[in-house]
Amino acid sequence: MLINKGDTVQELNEVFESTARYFSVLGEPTRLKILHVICHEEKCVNDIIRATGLLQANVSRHLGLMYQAGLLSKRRDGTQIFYRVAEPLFVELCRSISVQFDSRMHARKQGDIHAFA
Amino acid sequence: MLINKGDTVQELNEVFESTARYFSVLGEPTRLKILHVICHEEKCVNDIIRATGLLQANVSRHLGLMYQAGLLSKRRDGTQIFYRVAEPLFVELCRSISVQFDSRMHARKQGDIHAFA
DNA sequence: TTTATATATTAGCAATCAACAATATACTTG
DNA sequence: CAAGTATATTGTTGATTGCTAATATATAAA
Repeated sequence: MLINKGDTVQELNEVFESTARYFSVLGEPTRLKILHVICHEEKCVNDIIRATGLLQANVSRHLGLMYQAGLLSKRRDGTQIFYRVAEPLFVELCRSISVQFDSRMHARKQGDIHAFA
Repeated sequence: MLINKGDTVQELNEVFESTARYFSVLGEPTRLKILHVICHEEKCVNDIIRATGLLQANVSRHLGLMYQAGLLSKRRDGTQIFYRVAEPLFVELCRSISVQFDSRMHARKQGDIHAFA
């Protein structure tokens, strides 16, 4: 709990708000599923739709949300738009937690699930 | 996207669900505020109420939620119940993201805010 | 056992959000 | 420009959840 002298309570609250917003983005299974698909290479929306089996509107909305949050970047090529992870840190966080979950819940199983490895 | 052979789609979905649940717990400013208070030393509920200015019912509910999620552990001493962080990993994640936020948003300022440092 | 303090739980309300369906926009090709 | 494909947006609905107030439980002390 090391707070610098210049920090006001309000600034601290802003940090909590912003940090929570980032975690919230990662707090939906559907978005993790999408992240899982594009965590190593960029994909166009249609690829993601096929890989996940989600409805187009949902994929588009979740991609837009993660893009606005700064997790993803995008690039247009013709009619297709390719998304990729802009902040590897977040994939790293996913990996940390999912690995933690694996080791807790599936400690006895032979192979762990590496969703973001 | 390294998936072991034994992994089924359902197992993967369970990982997404569980991981998202963890992130969701961290995805509320109020809970981060509480975590901030107890991230270095255990505190009783009343301490947390005073430190945060939150209503007692909310503090109790958020503590219970984080406890059930496995983030916190608790210990009774008389009428008081002391909570502490059970999984330092999660505080580490909070630190990672809040530091990242600081460096992005307050890059020009002299002192950063270290909410979980 | 009665009273006081500490903590937990419940009920009601308002706000948020994901899913779905339908529609709109953007780019490409003919 | 018209038609087709890729992606985005909007409106609606149902479910979830945080907040508040009120009530309940648990422990300690008298």
